[in-house]
Amino acid sequence: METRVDGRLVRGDQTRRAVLRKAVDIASVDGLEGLSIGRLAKELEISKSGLFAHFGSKEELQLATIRAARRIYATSVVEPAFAVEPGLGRVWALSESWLEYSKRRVFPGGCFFAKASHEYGARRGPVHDFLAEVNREWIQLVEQTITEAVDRGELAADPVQLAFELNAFYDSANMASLLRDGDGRVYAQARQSIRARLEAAATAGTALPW
Amino acid sequence: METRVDGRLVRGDQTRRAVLRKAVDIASVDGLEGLSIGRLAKELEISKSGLFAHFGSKEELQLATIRAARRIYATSVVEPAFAVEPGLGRVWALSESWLEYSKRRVFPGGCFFAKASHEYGARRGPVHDFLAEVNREWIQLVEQTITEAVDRGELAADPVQLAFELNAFYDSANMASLLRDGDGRVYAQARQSIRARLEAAATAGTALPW
DNA sequence: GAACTAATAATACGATCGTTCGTATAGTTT
DNA sequence: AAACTATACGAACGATCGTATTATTAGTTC
Repeated sequence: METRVDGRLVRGDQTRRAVLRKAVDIASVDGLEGLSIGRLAKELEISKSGLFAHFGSKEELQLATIRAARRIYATSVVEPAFAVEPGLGRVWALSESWLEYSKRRVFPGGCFFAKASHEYGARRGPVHDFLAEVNREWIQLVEQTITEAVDRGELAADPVQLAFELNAFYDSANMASLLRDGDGRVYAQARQSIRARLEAAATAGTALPW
Repeated sequence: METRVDGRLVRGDQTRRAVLRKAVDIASVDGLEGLSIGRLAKELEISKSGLFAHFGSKEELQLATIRAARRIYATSVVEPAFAVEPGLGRVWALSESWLEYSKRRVFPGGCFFAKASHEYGARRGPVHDFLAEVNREWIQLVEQTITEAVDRGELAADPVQLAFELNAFYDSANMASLLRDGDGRVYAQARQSIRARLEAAATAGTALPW
């Protein structure tokens, strides 16, 4: 089966990809508002109008940037954890991959979503709504991961409550690291809080994954 | 002793105060970058150049805005807690006043410092540095408050670690509430996490303040 | 009341913002 | 080769940005 590819569409896709790769980096540092079309075009050495044509509006560019960031987030945070068996081990793996995702600066400005969510948290419109949806998605994933550990009898805790707490540790480590100019010690601190919390919730006889 | 007041300086101070009161509100929603001089002047119905003359540069306006926000933060978060005796009671009071500060939207965009710190976390310059300093100040205050409870034998915990965790709960509740359009339930959730954490760290026989 | 000072205003500058329009180029289809 | 389509470009739009210069007004001091 021969797959015909339209060279024009391929070229467009490549441009689009290059734009979004740069866009998530800029936005993670300067925000989705600071992400200006002119600057983006200049850094990529393409025309402002050509870039604009790909999205039609700044808001669409912002939404596309969030989608691109979500893909990167999925591969660098979720996927590594899901390679581990469900249960406490996966809860721990998820925590580890999150901290590594922030510490390694997958986005140069730290967690893209922490940044964007704060930027648009108090505003209305499609960007806020989309970020809220992504956040719901993420929290639900953490809760689900915890629930699996509870169902296996490895953890005794309210998944909603525990998910809130773990997520709080993630975000707080991220922000503290940014404010302290990339100080890595806060990640060790967060890791210890997470471990202590999970250890307290682990049922007797459960093998601890660290 | 007669105190001579210069009516011109009084007028200037009043303007300055009015500007900063509006500035913190705008910045808490649209950020310190979104806080534009033209918009600020328009909303206050004064001239752009007259407003500008008060600060000399946008960066100075931003720094002044942060200082103004810190004063508001001190009176609405720190002072109520410091009315309570040092010890576990004060730790709890601090947590309560923080959650109320966020929930009541003392700043319309939620916690001013969570917002600004994320905005400038990954940038360099005086604004970042000042926000980092304010954050250090705050964390140290939480640690000190916890240390007092430990010294009184009411709490058994590492103050640095526990301060990190409580602060994480504060910020996380704030952000979740913003993303969920002011949903107040997240504060009850945070309160429960805080109470559970403090209860676990409280020494036997200590009267619990809730 | 004249001289002086501090706060406010009017106007304009160059830069950049998001967006629109007309056109040129690259690639496909007939 | 002609007709068509998708992508990219150049130039310009009106609006707004931060900032500088110059003038006006309100209040003090002599």
